[in-house]
Amino acid sequence: MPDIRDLEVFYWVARLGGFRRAAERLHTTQPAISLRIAGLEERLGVRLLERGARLTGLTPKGREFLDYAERLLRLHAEMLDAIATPESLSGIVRLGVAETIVHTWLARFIERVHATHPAITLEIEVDVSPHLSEALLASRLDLAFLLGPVSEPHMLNLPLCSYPLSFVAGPGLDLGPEPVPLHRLVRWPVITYPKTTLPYIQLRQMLMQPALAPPRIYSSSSLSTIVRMTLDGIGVSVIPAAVIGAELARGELRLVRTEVGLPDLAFTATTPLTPDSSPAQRLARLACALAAEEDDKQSLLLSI
Amino acid sequence: MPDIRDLEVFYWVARLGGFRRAAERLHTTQPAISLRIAGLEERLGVRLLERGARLTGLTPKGREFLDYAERLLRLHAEMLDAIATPESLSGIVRLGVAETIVHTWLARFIERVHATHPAITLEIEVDVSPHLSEALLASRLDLAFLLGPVSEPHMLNLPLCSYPLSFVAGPGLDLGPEPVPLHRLVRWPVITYPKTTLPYIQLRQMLMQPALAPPRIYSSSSLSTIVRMTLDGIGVSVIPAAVIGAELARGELRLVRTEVGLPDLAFTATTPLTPDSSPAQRLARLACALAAEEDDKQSLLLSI
DNA sequence: AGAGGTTACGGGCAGCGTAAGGATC
DNA sequence: GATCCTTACGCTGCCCGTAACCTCT
Repeated sequence: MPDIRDLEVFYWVARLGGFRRAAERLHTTQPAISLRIAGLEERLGVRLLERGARLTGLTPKGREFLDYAERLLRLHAEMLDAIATPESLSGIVRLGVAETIVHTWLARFIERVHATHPAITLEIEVDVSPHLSEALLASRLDLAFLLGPVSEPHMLNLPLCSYPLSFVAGPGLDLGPEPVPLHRLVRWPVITYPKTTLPYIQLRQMLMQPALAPPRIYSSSSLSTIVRMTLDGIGVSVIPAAVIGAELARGELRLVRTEVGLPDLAFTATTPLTPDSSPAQRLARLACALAAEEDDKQSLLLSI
Repeated sequence: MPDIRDLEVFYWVARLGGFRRAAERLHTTQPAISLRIAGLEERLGVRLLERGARLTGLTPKGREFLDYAERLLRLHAEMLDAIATPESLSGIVRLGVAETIVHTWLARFIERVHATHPAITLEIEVDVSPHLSEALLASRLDLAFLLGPVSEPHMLNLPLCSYPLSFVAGPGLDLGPEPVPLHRLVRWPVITYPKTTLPYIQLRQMLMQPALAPPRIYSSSSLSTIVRMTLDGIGVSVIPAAVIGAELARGELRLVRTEVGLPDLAFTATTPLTPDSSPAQRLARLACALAAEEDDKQSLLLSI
């Protein structure tokens, strides 16, 4: 009598094409997967996986079974979502977070998760969005808050929040009268996110104009470091104002009006669209709600 | 993480309205059911069953859950049916059989079941059709071969086989020239199935005519006994010729042509239409196939 | 040699059956 | 008191993780 767990295991083995990867995805060991598949095949009296020293594919019955497994898992997940109480949702969610979010509302998110889903364990990994995207695709993450949608067939992208990028200067920096024109701006190094990220690329595109002096763009994967460098007067940084609320309030940093604008940083909560009941979907929705609240809070503060 | 077994247990508790009955249906004990339901409710964090010392009904969530459970079980059963090899089908099937079938092809059916589904255990109960029907409705049987369809919402009735009823006489009985008219026939006791059965009722209706002498109808729930009584010249019996092949061949009994006819005995394989994967459905289909074969065999013999 | 899957073994835990304990009619 | 469900307890058996082994590239 194959149970839900068998279906889950089989699904991930089939989808990821290997016992090892499936084991990783399901937070277990490879022998456990091996035994489960063996047991499943024995109980059904049917070979589901084509193998020859390596796993090569599914048998015809295996493909048919995969279809059923997917439908069953989907229905099962739907059921849990409809019936189960939030507190009873359990599991480990591997969450990847872009650093910007860490400096805005991640703490409140974690708190909220613990409050409403005490049985869920978060494994948080902070990294730059391209790495997060990669990790999502490789199934090493269940959920990520990162820049822009990950445009892949079975990825669910929920819009999360959007922060305008600002030019920020420390107290010792004299940029002259505002708005600061581009040619004056590039006299200073510009400090921002790492080379592989969207802001860096967009910024570089904007500054790489023949008429201008070649820009010096410094980057760090650590937002805190960018802030530190800005405070030390090393240059002008390009980051969302949202992450330096405290420094702005204390007057240690200031926003610099310029003649140019950069697109906003749009974050999404992105999670693989799986047929099994990953709590990730729930958390994604929760994050959306929370981000919306935060947004309201900001608007309120600004409107006062 | 509720598994298939939980759904099965919950389904039967809900449907039969009690832990005790569900335990019986699922071949287990009542505490096992109790614990399983408790665990399920705890994991979901939701009360599913309304109880107050006695089980009174389902909560709203329970009703919703029942709907999901039914859909999941149905899909699961469909999957097993599509994927699993016949040999891997296992379980205990409580089979009720009308005696007529015992005397025709039951032995071959049992043999066939053991050959194609060695993991299935049969629990066979021979009784008259009305009792079998009752037992089916009370979920004390998983499958029955009996007279006529059981017309109930979730009963699956598959036509099985049909035997003409014959008047049968022993060697010592002189009925005069054939075809024997009714008024001559009723001089002898007529021996047939018990009072609650269809043949008895139909026979009685036919013989209870004002113009005729009041009929003497003897009955026995044991076909063998009816045959014995017929051999002993106690009277004319009304049974299917199919069950006395041997006696006819040896000339110990003979069919009596009469001026009247009785409807055929039509048997069905009847099984409750459950969403879970009872092997009963499979066996019902198997029985159908076998009965058809037997029918062919008979036709062949007669045509020679 | 390294990656991927299978087999072997020991420990933990879930689920079952037996048996005793309420609660309600 | 009868019926039905719950709780307690000891046991079995399954499943997992560690580790060693096999087999191809």
